[in-house]
Amino acid sequence: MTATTPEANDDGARVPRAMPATYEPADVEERIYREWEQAGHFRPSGGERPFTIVMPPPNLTGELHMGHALTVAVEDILVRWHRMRGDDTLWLPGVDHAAIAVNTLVERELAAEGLSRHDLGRERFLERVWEFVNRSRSRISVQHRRLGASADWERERFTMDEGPRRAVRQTFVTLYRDGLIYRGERIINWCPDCQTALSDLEVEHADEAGSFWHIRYPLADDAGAATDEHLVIATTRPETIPADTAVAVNPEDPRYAHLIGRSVVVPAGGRLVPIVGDEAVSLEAGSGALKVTPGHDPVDFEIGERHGLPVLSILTPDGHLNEEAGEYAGLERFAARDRVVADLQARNLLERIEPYTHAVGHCQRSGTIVEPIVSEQWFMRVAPLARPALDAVHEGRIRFVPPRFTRTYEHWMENIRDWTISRQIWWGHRIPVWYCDDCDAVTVAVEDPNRCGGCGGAAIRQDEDTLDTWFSSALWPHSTLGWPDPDAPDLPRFYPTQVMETGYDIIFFWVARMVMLSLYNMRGEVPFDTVYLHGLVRAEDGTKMSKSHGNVVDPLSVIDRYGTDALRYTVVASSSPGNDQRISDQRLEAGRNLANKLWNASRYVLSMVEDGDELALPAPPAGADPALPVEDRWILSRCERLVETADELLGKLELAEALRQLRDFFWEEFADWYIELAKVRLREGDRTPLPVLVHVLDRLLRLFHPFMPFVTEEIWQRLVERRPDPEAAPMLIVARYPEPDPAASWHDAAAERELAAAQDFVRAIRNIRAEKHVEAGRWVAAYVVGAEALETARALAPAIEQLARVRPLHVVATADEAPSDGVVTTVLPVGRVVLPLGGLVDAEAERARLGAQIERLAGEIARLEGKLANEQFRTRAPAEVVAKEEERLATARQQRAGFEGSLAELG
RNA sequence: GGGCGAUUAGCUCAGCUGGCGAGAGCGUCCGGUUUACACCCGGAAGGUCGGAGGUUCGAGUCCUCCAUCGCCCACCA
Repeated sequence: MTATTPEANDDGARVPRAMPATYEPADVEERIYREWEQAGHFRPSGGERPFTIVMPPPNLTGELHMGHALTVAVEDILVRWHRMRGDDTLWLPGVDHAAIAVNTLVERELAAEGLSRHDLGRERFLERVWEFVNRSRSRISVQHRRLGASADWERERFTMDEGPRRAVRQTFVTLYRDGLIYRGERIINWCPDCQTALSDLEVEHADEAGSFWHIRYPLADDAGAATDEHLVIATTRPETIPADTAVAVNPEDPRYAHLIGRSVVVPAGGRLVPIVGDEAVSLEAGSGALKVTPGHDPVDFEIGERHGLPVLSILTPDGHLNEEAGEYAGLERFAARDRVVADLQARNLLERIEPYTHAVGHCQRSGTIVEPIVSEQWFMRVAPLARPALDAVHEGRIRFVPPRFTRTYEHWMENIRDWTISRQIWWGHRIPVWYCDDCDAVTVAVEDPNRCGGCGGAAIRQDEDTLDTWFSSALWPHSTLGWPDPDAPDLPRFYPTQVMETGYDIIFFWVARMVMLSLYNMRGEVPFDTVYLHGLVRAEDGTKMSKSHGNVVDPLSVIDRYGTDALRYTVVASSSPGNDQRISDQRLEAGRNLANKLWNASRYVLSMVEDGDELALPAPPAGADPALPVEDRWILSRCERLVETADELLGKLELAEALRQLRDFFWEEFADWYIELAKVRLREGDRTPLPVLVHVLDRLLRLFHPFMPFVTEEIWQRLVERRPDPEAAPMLIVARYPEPDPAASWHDAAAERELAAAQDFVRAIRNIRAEKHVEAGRWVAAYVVGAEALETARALAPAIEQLARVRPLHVVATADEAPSDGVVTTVLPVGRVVLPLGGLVDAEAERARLGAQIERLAGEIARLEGKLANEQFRTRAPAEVVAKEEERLATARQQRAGFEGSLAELG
C-alpha cells in the first residue's frame, strides 16, 4: 500500500512526491503493475453482474504480434471498465499449444543438431517440446504484463494441462458416441514438410504461374496395344500421371462420347486404363478429356468412387515418388515432374506446353505446396453441429461487431465440410482411441484404459496421432472455466462469457468452432454473446507484417520506446472494428504525447493544491449553482456530458470513438481552456477553482484509466494523497467508473453558450493579432461589444485579457462606444471585437478585409434564402431543421450588417 | 467463379440511423522562453468526399453501374 501513503517528513506533514516534467513510462509501469497484482485487484470481486473474458491463446512461438497486442488491449479495456463499474470480472489468461508451429520449431532446433524427432522417439521429443513450451510460457506472461493485462495470472490456463485435457477427451468421446467423429480413408491435404494431414482451412490458395502440359494418351486396341490414335489431355501436374487409373470424358461431349468403354495407355508407366464418362468433366476446360488420378486429386477421387476405379498412391510422406511410380520411384515430386515431361517429349507424346496461372494450395504453416493424398484419418462430421450454430446467430443470441461478418460466418457454416481432425505430429492432444492387437475393437475412452473394450485383452495401443490444435481451442470458453468437472464453481457463474475479441482472420478457425462445440457441450448455451472483430494491424506501408518482409513491429520494443499507454492508445484509437490499420512512429508519438499531456496537466493541478485547501465540490442543486463562476459551471456541464458520451459509446463497444471524445475534451476543453481560465483566478489568490480542477481531473483519470492504465494510476494515486477518494478506493483500478447522473444535475446549457461566446471573442482577437502581426508579447487595448453576451464578457474580462493578451479590455454594449479610427473589427454572431491598432492598420487593407467578409456572408445569405424560399423544403423538412436554417440566416444577416457598419465608419 | 471491404486535406484515418458551413492526428506555413507541458502554446493554408447516373426538400452518408486497390471463400484438370 505504499503507493497510497504519502511520504512523511519529520513533522508528519504530507510531502507530495515530486513529479518530473516528463512522464517516463519505464519508471512507472513495472512498479504499478506489481502493486495491482499484489493488492489482488485482478481477481473477481464478487460484484453482482458477472463479466467474463477468456484471453485468446497467444502465439506459443514466443513472439508477440501487434494483432495480439490489440486483442489484449481491447479486452483489458473492457475488463477494467467492468471492474470499475463493480462487475464481478473474471479474466482468465490462457495459452493454447499451437501444435504444428511448436512442432516445427522444435524440429528445427533438432535439425540444427543433426537430429530428427524420430531419432529421439516420442517420449524424448515431447520432453524437448515441454522445455521449449515452458520457456515460451514465461515469456508470454511477461509480455502480457507489459501490455498491462489485468488478468488473474494465478489461474492461467494451458490447454495441455490436466483440466483442459479432460475436456478434450470428454468431447472426443461424446462426439464419437454420437457418431459425429469417425475414422476413414479419404483424400486429404498433406504437407510433405510438416508431414501431417491438414484441414481445408489450413491450406492457403495462391495463384502461381505454372504450365499446362497437353499430353497425348494413345488409344489402345482390343488387344491392349497402343494405336496411332490418341486423346489429348491437359494437366498441370504431370508427375501424377503414373497414378492415373482412368480417363474421363463428358458423356455429352460429341468429340469423345463414342470412346467411352475403350482404353488408353497411360503415357508414363504404360498401364492400360479405361475411358469413362462422367458429368463432372467440363466441356470447356482444358482439352475436354480428364485424366483421373483418384489417389492425388479430390475431384478424381470422387470420380473414382463413382466408377469403382482403383486408387493408386505414388507419393511418400516427404514428397517423393514411391515404388508404385515405377521408373520414377525415389524422385522428389518436382524432379519427377521434370523427368516425366522430358520423357513424354522424347517419345513425342507432348503436344504443347501452355503457360498457365492457377491456384495452388500451400501449407499455412510451412508454405510448402500441399499434396492431396488418400489416407486414413479421423474426421468430424460438422454439418449437424453447424445447424444450432447458425440458429444461435440468426436468433441474435450471438452478435457480430461489425455485423457484416455475420454473412461470412453464415456462408461458411452453410457450406461446411467434414473436418480432418487428426494430425501426424507428436505434440498435441493425443487421440483417445486404443486399438487391440487381438481383435478389431477400438476403445474410445476419457481415462486411459488398460484393456480392450471388445475382447478385454491387454494388448492395446493408443492411436499415434494427435488432434488439430483448433479442436482444443474450440472448447476454450468452457474448458478454461472447469468443464466437464461437475463441481467447477466458475462454470455456472461465468459461462457464458460476454465478449469474444479477435481478428477477423480467425472467424472460421476459431469463432465458428467455439460456437459449434460450446453449444454441443454446454447443452445449447452460447459461449459468448458478442464477437468483436478487430482489423489486422499492418506495417507502415500497408503490407501485412511478416518476418520475411522484415517489417514486423514488435510491441515490446514499441513499449520500450513510447510506453504501454502510448501503444494502447495508438492501437485502439486508430482501429474501427473489422477495418485494418497501419501503425507508424508518428501515431505512436501522438499516444506518447497524450500520456505526457495528461501527466503535465495533472502536475499543474496537483502543484496548485496546498494543505488546507477546500477540495470538496458542493453537491449540485437541481440546476447548476448560479453562484459558481460561469467557467466552472461550463466545465462541469461539459464533463457531465463527456461521462454520458463515454458511457454510451463504451456500451456500444465503440472504443475508438470513446477514446477520441476523451482526448478531445481533456486536451481542447480542460487543458486549453479551463486550466488557462483557472490560472487567472488562482494567480489572484482565488482558491475556488481548485475543487473544480480536482474534480474534473479525477473524472478524467477514471475515464481514461481503462485505455491508459499506467499513467492514470500513477497520477491518481498522487491525487488521492491530497484528496482521498470518497469511496476510499485504494487504487484507480478499483475506483468507481463515472456513470451518468440520472438527474443530470450539472447540465448547464446557459453556461455552455456563454462560454462559447467568450471563446469566440478570444479567438477573434487572437486571429486579428496574428493576422496583423502584433508581436505576441505586446499588450494592446481591445473592445468587446456584446449584446446578449455582455454580462459573460464582463465576468470573464480578466480571463479574456489574459488569454487574448489584451489590456485594457473594454466591454461595451453598443458599437458606438468603441472607436472606429485605426481599428480592426470582426463581427461575430455573439457580438464584435474591435482592436484599435493605430499605426498597424492600413485603412485600405482593412476595407478589403471587411469587404471579403461581407462577400462571404452575402454568399451564405443567398444560399440560405434560396433554401428557405423553397416551398418543398419548408413543408417536407422537419420543423427544427427549418428553424435552424432560419436562425442561421438571421445571424448571417446581422453579422453582415455589423461588417457593413464598420466599413461605413471607415469611410 | 462467388462474396466482402477500401477509395474523404500532402500522409494516416474518423465521420453511427441522410440535415455537413466535411473533422482529427501528423506534415506544411506564420508567430511564440505567457513559471504544467517545445512530447508545448497561438494562428493559418489545404478537400467539387474515386467517376457517372438515380432516390430525396436535402447525399460523404441510401440505390444502380463503372474504375482502381486489397481481402476472404471455391475440387474445375
